[in-house]
Amino acid sequence: MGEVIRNKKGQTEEEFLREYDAAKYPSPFVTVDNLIFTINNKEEENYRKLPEKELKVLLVKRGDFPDIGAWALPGGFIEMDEDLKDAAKRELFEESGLKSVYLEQLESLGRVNRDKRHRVISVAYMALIDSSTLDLKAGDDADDAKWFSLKSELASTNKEYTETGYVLKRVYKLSLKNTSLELNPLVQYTKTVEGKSVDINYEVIEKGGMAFDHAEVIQYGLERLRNKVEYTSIAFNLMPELFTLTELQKVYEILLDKELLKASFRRKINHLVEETNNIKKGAGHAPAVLYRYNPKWEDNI
Amino acid sequence: MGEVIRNKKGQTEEEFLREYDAAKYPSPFVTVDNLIFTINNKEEENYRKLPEKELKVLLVKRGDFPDIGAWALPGGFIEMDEDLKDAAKRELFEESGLKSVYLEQLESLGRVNRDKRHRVISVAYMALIDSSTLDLKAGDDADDAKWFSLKSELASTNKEYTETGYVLKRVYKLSLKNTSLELNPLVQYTKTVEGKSVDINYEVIEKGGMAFDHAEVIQYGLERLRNKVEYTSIAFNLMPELFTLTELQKVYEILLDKELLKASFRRKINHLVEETNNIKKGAGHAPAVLYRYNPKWEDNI
DNA sequence: ATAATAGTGTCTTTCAGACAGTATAGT
DNA sequence: ACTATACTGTCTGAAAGACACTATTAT
Repeated sequence: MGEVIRNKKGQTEEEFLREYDAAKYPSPFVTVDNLIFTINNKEEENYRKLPEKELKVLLVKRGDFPDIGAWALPGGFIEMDEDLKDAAKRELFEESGLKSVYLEQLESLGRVNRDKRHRVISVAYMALIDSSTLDLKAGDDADDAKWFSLKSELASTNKEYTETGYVLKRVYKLSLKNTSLELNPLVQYTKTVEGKSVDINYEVIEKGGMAFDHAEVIQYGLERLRNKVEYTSIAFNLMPELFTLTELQKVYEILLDKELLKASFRRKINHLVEETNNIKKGAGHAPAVLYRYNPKWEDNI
Repeated sequence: MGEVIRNKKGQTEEEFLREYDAAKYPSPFVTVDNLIFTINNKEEENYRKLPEKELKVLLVKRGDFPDIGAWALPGGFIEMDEDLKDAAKRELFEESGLKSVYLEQLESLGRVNRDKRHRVISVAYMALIDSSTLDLKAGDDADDAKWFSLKSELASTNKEYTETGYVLKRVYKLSLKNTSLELNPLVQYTKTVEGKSVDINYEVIEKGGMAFDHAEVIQYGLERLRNKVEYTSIAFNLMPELFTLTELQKVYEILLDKELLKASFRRKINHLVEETNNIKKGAGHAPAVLYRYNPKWEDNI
């Protein structure tokens, strides 16, 4: 088929591309930002008690304008010759030194004035890492990158009925704590139902020491993580290679923010794990069998 | 607090922004693309039988390079002064004439060479519309925008175990049919599990008449829609104001791609709907009560 | 009368919730 | 011995699956 395809201007593809001048059009910057979660143990004074766990997020302190001094999700501009996901991986590696972790795209943020420098579209990724693979203290020493414990609580709810639907607003107060400081951004979730139209929107209404609209990403990611815990095996990405079932349960409890019954929890996750020959001893009480994640359960074909 | 904050170069924010030259940095283009779903009735010859339903997607024929002549999701470049979601709404309105529909961000695509002209990041949105609000034939007349019925079937599956995990590949064959043509792209889903790392990837391995990587968006969006049908009330966005429970069930069946039992379906969705005084008659069999969506059930505070 | 759907009743099965009870270490 | 956890057994209740049955209409 020696026939050459031409467009309406009579150009071949080669001619078209040669004449295409990308510089003519203004374009936004694109960044990737990583929401990095991990779960680690709090210190425990009572030798018998199991340590409590807490959810942590990695933040970096901005060293320049805009939002100088505020805390942001680690991230940066994408390179022109690197895939979007590779950019997220690169940034993740630069911050945490880790290469093979769970990484999932969350959402893209694109409000016009979210960055004072220029129009910036930010693609947010969520990473889950097992705290046993990294030294949390390392982040603590550095001046600019720290792990913060994360809690989100509902601060207010308001629902107003309109003629054809309603407007629901929820305000979440985030609490990000470090040894020396606490950030308390407020994020508002708005759901507008008007007849057949449903609009869902997250918006930072008080930055509380956080940069840009990153508090919104944290709240959104936290909700996504919570949802996925219930119907996927995502939580295992936060676990070490070997773990006891009680440790696993505590991780679920932190994520779901509620207590679970031991017997039914074990029944439910039974098919996701496999017993090992190892046993965890020396805790001042009965020893526990160590399990590992069983990837064979899923994707059966 | 008359104190002025300065960065390491001694600049104030004002000075910093004045000196910031966005033109110095190369940057990608950003587009939005809409995956627009609707469900409509097929013609039925037997006056007694209920019409079958089918899932449809709106595609436009590309009139210029690259991929001239191929079918693409409707979309376009974002304006520099419009929010990302507003861009999606604008494009949606330009194509369908509809303003208030369900619109949800799906994912952002950012492979380096996905567009021959320039580096392009595309933010995909999924829109759900009720086919009774639009004239499907209108799209049929126009040369460049048409509704295609959509089916996706698993064409092959392959799972290979490695030392520390496995690689799972599934190939989906999409079937997009119009009165006069059929597109059959192949999309490959790859899940790579290596120890603690899980990587999920969608990739178009045969474009089959579709432009860019848009077949990937269709497969991804379809899976998202299917998932959400099971645990949200998203399906009502595809329904008209009034509907019978059997019609609703057929929509669920199309989306979930399996038959449901009438009695248990009705029990399950009972709290999502409210009965009206209207009745659907004239169908050659017993009349049916018309229901409407009951938004009050959810978000109870 | 008939074909096709509308709508309900109920038995079975499955699974989560609840809670008690036994076992086992380290100090 | 005591405390805190490990782990299992079993009752209960809620909800999904399965299926049968009656009612209703336009032709």
